[in-house]
Amino acid sequence: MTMDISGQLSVIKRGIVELISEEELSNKLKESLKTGKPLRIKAGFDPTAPDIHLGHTVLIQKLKQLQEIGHHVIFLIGDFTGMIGDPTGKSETRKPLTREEVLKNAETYKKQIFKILNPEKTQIVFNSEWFSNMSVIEVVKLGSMQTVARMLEREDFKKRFNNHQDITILEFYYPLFQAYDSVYLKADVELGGTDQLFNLLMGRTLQKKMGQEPQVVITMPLLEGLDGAQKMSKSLGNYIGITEPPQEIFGKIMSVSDELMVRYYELLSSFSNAEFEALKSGLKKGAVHPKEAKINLAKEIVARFHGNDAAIKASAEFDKVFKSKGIPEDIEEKTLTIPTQDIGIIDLLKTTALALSTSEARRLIQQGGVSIDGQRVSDINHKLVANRDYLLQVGKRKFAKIYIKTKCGQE
RNA sequence: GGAGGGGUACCCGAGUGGCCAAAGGGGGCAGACUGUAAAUCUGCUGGCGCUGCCUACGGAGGUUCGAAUCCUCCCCUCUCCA
Repeated sequence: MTMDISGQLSVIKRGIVELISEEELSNKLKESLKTGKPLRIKAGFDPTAPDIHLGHTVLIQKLKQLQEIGHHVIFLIGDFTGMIGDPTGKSETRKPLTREEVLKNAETYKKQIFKILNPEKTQIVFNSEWFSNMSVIEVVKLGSMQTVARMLEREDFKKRFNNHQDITILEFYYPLFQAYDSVYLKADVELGGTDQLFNLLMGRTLQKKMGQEPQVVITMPLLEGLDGAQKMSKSLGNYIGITEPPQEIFGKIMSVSDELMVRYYELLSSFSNAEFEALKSGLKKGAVHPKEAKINLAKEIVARFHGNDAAIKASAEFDKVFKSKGIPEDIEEKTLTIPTQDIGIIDLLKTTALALSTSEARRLIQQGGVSIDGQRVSDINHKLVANRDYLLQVGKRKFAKIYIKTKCGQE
């Protein structure tokens, strides 16, 4: 750890939303420099979603930067808090995860985050370690640490309260549990998304009440999901997982609106501030083609998780399928055995899962979304004879090569 | 404990006896166009043996020729009072 304080501060501050407070951070850095003890950087993650997506990587990338300047990263997996229920919105009780599931998810996490973080310098902890042995009295005492009025200051709670939506006591406990994590871990800094601000601040409050120096709070911008409106999350289905196949990541980035692309550049690309500004003004002036910019972004991100070759290949495939309306290289191939000499197109779509129901298959055909060997099918009673293969396309993106075999006597 | 409001399809939300498989919006899907799985426009969006049938409006019963709509009980939730 040789970087001076102002150098560290500028690394830390880049791209963040809020820092509470810079003065405290600078003092902590000073102290750390003096004693040679790295700062303890905490960030918490939900154990039920081990599929890390690009939204998470905004935060993880910041952790990496902190790690690179010599600090100690504590990657907290909220297995206990995640086990007892879901704090966001509808009171849908979560199935408790078994020990095995938690460990399995943790492994998945490790595999994924270590594409970014340095495993040598990362400590992974589970909060069940301290919560599962907590006594009722301690839990109740935790509840005495904060008032309902303070709790209702949280935007989400306030809104739901005013809209006459339910809020359970359990949800009130969440911020307290999370705050206690910081106490237990003696966190110097906690990172979270902007939506976590309240919980992060609760950590400070609780630390103070329990006689610790309060943690510094850093919030990172929330990455909007593919819809461009809501934050990227698995439950909303608007995410890009970092373990998804290259073609999928590439395609999803290409499907993002031009407007959202700029945002993705801001939060995900390795562009420096200057490069980013140049891109923005280039787009505005028409000097940069949005499609080209999007391709470059998609390539960069695919390369980050799958390597350069995969990125180049994904890009070529994309052009082939969507620009020249060709067919992709790796099409799923299936053999279908049927008892008769031929099969109706609807049945075929259903058995190959290209359509989920008869009605959907009908609709697709009626809307002109189905083609066989490049020929659009318009008859819902169209039959395909056995003992040859067919190239099926449904919509723009779904392809399958099907060999139909008959079990029936004469060949 | 008392009084009142509310629970409608993936989501939001209209509908208060037949014209309701249920307005409208969002999302999703398909088509056209294009610079892409951008934007825009159009259509579709419960299931099935598909000009018809079955299932569906918190749950269970009931009234009626006919119920998302009326009645009874129950469950959930919000507000006000205590």
